[in-house]
Amino acid sequence: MNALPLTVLCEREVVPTAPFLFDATLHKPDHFPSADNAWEPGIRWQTMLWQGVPLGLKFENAGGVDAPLVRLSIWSEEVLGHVFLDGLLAEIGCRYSFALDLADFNARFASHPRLGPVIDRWRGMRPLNCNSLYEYLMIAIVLQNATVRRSVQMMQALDENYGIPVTYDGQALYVMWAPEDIAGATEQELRALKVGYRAKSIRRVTEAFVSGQVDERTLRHRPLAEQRQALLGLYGVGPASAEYILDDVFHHLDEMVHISPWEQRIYSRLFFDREPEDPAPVAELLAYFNDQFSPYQGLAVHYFWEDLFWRRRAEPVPWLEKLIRL
DNA sequence: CATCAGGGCCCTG
DNA sequence: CAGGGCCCTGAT
Repeated sequence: MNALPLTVLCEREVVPTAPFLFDATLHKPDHFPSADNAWEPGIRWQTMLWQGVPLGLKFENAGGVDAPLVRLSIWSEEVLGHVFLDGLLAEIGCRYSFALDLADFNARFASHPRLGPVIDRWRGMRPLNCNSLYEYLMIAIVLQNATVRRSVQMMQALDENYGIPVTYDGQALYVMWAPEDIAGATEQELRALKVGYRAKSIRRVTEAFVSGQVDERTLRHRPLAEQRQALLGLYGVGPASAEYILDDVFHHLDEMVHISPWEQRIYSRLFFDREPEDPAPVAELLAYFNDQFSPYQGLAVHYFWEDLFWRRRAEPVPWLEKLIRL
């Protein structure tokens, strides 16, 4: 399929709240690689579909932790209007948590025996979700009950069949599809892409968006309990996917009520030095997180998690390799 | 070659 | 509320 060249460039500067750590925020080594983004130190490329318009984004680090500045380049097919750009920049600011104030978190835990040193290493890091709620749901579905490699394959197949291939700034990436783009796909067509029984979830979640049953903008301003209920009401979305979405999409930094078995084994080793064959009970882990890190359980765990996966990038972490199924 | 479990979830009893 | 089944794939 011919890629769509995005040739119109618009440049902006974004000033995140300090402290802001560019690379640890704009790249998450624990996320599976997908064709909608690319990264090298100081630069993240990310495609985006906003109001039906395919875009190529490039974020460049142009500042420091305490005087942050991000140069944002936006490529598109046609010139973008001011109203569109204002809305886009607001959405990007929200998704990338550029306005998140970490002062309280840092002050509370600077002296914490376990979290303090981690914050020292990653001061200014924040969680990242570049995707819409719908896109994140698709990612969550391909994650379920699959090894990383298989998740990558499924997402690649979906991108190639329903996404928009684009080129900009020397990158060849895909823009993820919108619900409408895939609404006509039959379960059989999806199964041909080897997504297995997830075909049904993809169809039913897509239908929930096309029909307007779920609306991200509305849901964003609802209370956590209602968001959770709306997510769990979607076919194919259970507690694990809901947890990720409440943390990452809806930015609940204190949300931490579910730990899946593979994460349980990793946390058990990390926090209690327990072997994978004999992990700490989930209730015990949750009690520990609540006791130690409230009201930032989700954010605190993110710091530990990223610390671990960045360490793994730098050098093998033997016990971890067995616990992450590639 | 067969068997199995995987970065869950739904459905049944 | 515990447990079987589900698509497919790589590991054993």
